[in-house]
Amino acid sequence: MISFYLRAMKKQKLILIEENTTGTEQKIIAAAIKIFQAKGFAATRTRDIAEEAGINLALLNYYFRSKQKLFEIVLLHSMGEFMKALTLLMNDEDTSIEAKIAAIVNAYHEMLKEKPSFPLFILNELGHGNHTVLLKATGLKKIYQKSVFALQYQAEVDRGRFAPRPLIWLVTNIMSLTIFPFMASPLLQMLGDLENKQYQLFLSQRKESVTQWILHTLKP
Amino acid sequence: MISFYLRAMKKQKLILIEENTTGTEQKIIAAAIKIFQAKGFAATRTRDIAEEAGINLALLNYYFRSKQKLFEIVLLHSMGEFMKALTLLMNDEDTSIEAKIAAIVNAYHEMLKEKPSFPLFILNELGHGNHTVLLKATGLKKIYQKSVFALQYQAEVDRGRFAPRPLIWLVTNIMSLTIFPFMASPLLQMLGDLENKQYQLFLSQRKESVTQWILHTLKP
DNA sequence: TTCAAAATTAATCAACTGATTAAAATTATT
DNA sequence: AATAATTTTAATCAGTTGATTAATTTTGAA
Repeated sequence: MISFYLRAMKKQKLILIEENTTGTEQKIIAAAIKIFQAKGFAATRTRDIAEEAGINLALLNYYFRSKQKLFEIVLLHSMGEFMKALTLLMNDEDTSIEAKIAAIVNAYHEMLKEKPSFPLFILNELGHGNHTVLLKATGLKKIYQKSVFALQYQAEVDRGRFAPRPLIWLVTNIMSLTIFPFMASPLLQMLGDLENKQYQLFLSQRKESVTQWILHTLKP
Repeated sequence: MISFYLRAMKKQKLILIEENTTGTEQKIIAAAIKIFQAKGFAATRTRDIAEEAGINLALLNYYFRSKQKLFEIVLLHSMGEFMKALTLLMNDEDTSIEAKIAAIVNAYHEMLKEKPSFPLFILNELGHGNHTVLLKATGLKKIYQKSVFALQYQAEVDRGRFAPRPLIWLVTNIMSLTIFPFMASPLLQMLGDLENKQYQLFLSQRKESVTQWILHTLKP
């Protein structure tokens, strides 16, 4: 099988992996996701990834040519997985926008319980390196602007049930109220004098209220 | 003048700088704040700090012994400055809790306009390295738990005007709604198709609503 | 002024790290 | 089986980076 690097060169652009990859490539990617997300780009050593994947360091460069290239694949992969669930929810034709908001809050909560360090990883790398290009590549913007969710929102605004504000107001509040408490858990745990278990419980209980609070921000 | 490093050794613990430091020390600290906050600990090179401060690299180690030590001083210093304003606001005897919330939202907003990368810097380093110890050293917990703000909150809860929930619920919402939009600006700007200027305007307009939304979350 | 302490610099070290190379092992193709 | 292609490894390189050293300049006290 032709190596990932060569395949990528042929097609002249990076491609999503998933299928068509050897076990070794996947092992490296899995290890890279784990370590990059935990430590960030700068603090990650390729040797750590190699060790985590149980392979020789040179193999990493053989498949991915450089740390940077591997990182970009990890970033794209992470973003893709992250958006898959959201895209589905936002384009459900059969649910009201209120139900969608509740579903999105819930989906974020479940995802963040599994990968609490994910948003910090994304925002950090987005702020430092200029990976913004990559974000555009994921088509995130169109997915959200052309979604059923966006159309339903505009319909409610036109009907006067929601305050006449751009969709970004709502998106900002959803993300703020759901994502931040996970990102700031070290700080908030200390302030609230809560152990991990207790903090998880707090977040769970809070989740029930969050959707209501968000809906309230929509009132005219 | 005896060097900072020696002074620190004598007192057996890190001390706040501000006064009693030479111009060189302050130049180094100022440069360190700038670069550490922009790039994070791992991605920062001591040479960058030295250049930014306009001094020889060896001077950095002469005054602060190591990159790690310098970083801890920067972290403490940053947190201290960050809390000073908040502490004052939270302990004002003459204002209602509603007014305090509005003032805090406003203070965060002004601070984050100046230093948008600050929260990402703090949360990132808090998540990675185990600087949590440092946070405790700042006395952040006590400042917030024993504040007039906390007492007023409890009084309103006792009176039944606020829902009977721990203070951390309120603090989480204040921070989420005010801080996150600054942290996630690259992402949100792209989603909302907003230039820097437009995004700043959005945040300003939004600020007016945030306090109201927070107050609503308090209702029983 | 004198001289010891403190501040500053140039040069350099040693460890780390991303990447490469050349050889060996494995797999696939004929 | 033969051999060409692919995968994997050990060894190593070259650049970076935090830190140190030894010498020089500046400062401050007597």
